[in-house]
Amino acid sequence: MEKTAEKRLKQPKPAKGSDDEAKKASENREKILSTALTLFTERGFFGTPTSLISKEAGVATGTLFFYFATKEELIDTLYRRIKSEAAQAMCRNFNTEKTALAKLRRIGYNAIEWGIENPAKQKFMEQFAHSSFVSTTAHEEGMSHFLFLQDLVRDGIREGSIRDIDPGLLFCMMASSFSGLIARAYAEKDPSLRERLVNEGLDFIFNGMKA
Amino acid sequence: MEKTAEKRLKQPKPAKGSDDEAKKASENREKILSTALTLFTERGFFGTPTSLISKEAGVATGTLFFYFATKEELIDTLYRRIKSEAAQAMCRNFNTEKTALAKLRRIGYNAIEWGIENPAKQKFMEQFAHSSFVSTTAHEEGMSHFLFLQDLVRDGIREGSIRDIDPGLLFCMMASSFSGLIARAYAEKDPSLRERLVNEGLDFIFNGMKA
Amino acid sequence: MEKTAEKRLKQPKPAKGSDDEAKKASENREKILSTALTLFTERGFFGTPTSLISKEAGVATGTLFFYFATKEELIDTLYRRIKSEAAQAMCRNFNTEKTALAKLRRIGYNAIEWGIENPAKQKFMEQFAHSSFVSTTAHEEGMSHFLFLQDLVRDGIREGSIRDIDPGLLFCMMASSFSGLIARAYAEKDPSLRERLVNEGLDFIFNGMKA
Amino acid sequence: MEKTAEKRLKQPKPAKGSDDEAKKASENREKILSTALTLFTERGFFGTPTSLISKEAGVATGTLFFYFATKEELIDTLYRRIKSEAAQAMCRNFNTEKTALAKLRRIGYNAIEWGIENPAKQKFMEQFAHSSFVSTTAHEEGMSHFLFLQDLVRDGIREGSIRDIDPGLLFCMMASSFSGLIARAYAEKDPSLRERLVNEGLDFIFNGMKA
DNA sequence: TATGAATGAGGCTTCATTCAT
DNA sequence: GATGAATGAAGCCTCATTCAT
Repeated sequence: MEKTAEKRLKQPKPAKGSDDEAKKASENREKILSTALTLFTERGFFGTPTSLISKEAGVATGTLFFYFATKEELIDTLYRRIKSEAAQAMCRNFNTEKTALAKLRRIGYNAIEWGIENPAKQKFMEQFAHSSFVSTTAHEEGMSHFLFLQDLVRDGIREGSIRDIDPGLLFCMMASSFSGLIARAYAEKDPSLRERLVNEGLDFIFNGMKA
Repeated sequence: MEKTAEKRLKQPKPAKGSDDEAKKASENREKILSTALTLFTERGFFGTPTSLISKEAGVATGTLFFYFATKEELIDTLYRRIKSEAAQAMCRNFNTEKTALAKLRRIGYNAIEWGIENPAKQKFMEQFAHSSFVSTTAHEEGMSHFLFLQDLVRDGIREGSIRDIDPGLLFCMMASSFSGLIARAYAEKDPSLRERLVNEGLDFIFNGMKA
Repeated sequence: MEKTAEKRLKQPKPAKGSDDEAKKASENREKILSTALTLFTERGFFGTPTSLISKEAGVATGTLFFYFATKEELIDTLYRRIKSEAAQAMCRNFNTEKTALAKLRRIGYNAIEWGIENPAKQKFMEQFAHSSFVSTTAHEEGMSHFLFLQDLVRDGIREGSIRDIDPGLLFCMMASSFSGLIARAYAEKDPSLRERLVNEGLDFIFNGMKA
Repeated sequence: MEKTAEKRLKQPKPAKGSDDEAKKASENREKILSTALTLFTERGFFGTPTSLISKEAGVATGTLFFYFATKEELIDTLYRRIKSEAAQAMCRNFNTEKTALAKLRRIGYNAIEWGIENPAKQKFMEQFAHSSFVSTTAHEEGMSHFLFLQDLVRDGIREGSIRDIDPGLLFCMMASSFSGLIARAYAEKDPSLRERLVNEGLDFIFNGMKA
């Protein structure tokens, strides 16, 4: 009985009874998470007092700690979630493409699109990519979603569609180029110009990659 | 007053007394700056108490505040210095090159070399590139050293040596690619392999840029 | 309201519904009290959050406050109960003895036996004997069970069986000696050695008391 | 140089320069210690916020933590000091006595006198004798001052001046009797009556101990 | 110039208690 | 009766900064 009571504590409630209950139960939790996302990206981890998060989220200070035992646990949860969401968005039907190069380009396109549409999450990911506030396990979990990309690069090299250079380097530069591209494209508010920038950027990157 | 303190930096003190005094006086200031560089990159701005900086630098807490009115002024000074040093290193005889593309490649090579040889400074620059701890004026001053690069890109396009795409985009992606390249190359400790990585990376970038 | 809750304790609920209900209703109350006893002795009053008590007792946080309006009321109830139980145990057929000295010795023996057999309660009594967490009225109520001892000491002096010294002093020293004796005897796990210790201790005390 | 600076930090200052400096430097430290002593005995450890200690001591909150890294370190320091002071007071020329019994009685007398004259310290010692707020090492250090008493008891038994019972028990009961005696004697404000109580109490205890 | 004791606002977290279900 | 999410005051501790020496 104790165990049961304990487990219930921190789970998003398994929808016992009506959906309304479950939804309402985690409403505060979600408010806290989304507020934290905004504030962390705007002001950094140490620059954002938990008191500010709870105030902006419209809950009491204690409520934040009811859902997240520590500030670290809050940012960790956020990190895992966003990494996972990004990975999922990135993979949207990339497997319909034939070559590894085409697959990568599709993935890149997806990533950029998602980054532009979710600027706060994008900034969050960049900001905390190597941060020590995020636990090692969360970093590893986040990383795991992206490991297949390295394989894809290797496949491309084997296929001959991708230039034969150090796959780690390629991956590293591709990733950082995407960051730069997203930053620049996001600054451009006109949709068609932005679309053009994205394509130019992808050309730039994949020109460099072609065998 | 801030300005005064700062100016002292590069003027080895007019005369007044002996040179020894001046040298000795600046010694503590330099110890503080170099300690702060290490600690800020390792632990971030808020993660580094001024008391830790002064302890590690081997001076009293009051001494730090004698040289730098606030913690912000300390990081600002560091930022200006490092940006300026990086810019200078980057430009090492780039003008001997003929085309804009070649100049850029030379600059890129210099930048990467400096980044690998000064990892703390490199990390510091990346970490605080968009940070709000650094004053706007310091950011602008830092930026100013690099504006000529945009012009160089434009020149290259005009010349026909560089692909005709949005110069801002090109600049952005080039810069971020360099970051990725430095990160990867720094991880490689063998000098000749590292050299090869750097060249492969530059090829990657400049293949994408070529007209 | 406090009083009402308290009275419920010893009155197994008049009628109203079945006995089962009453029994079940009190079950949680008892679980809370016994859990609190253990935790308070192990960790002190402030060291024991009510949330821990309710968790270990296997009830919800709200349930504790249904039975005890405040944390103070909980410890107060515990205190009254234990004091009363101790007093009762102490008095087990002491009146069969003839002299005041013999009565006191019997009482002492009972007290020590009870203390050894109920270590948590014994510790609780010592810990909160002068504590401000327990209300003054509870302290007075607790004290009242033991006042007759002072009279017994006085009787003994009058009878000539007890040495003529300040009764308050005698009482005080007797009580504290018992504490010391219980502590030492409890540490001895072998029953017969323990019995010997108890008797040696009683001899020590009553040698000093004899006229 | 760093090391030097570090060591200086928490030491009571080795009287470098004039005595005035040293005295003044630790004035706040002493105020904090004596205030904490009073408050801890009156309200317990958890019942005494550090903010109250600093307020009553007339210093800022930060000052307390400048001298004592944690609340635990504060109580630990207090504990060590008081235990050591008590031990010293207790031993005042006890060696002029001949038999172990006489030595113990002299020690007892000293202890009681000190306890009456330093009621706060006496209460503190009793209250935190087995407390978990005080570190194990401090407990051990405190205990070490009193170990010779057990030997003295054993000597007395060997000599034949002390009754042959479990030395641990004797020690335990003696110690707790002293507590009771001090408590009772302290309540008596008239000096000559108090003196009489003390002697009666000692008679009580040492009557019980005599062979 | 250099020191380091002193300050106090502010940060993270705990916990007794309430209340709608 | 029972639940557990929600509250917010209060606790411990940190740290940028000041100032007398």
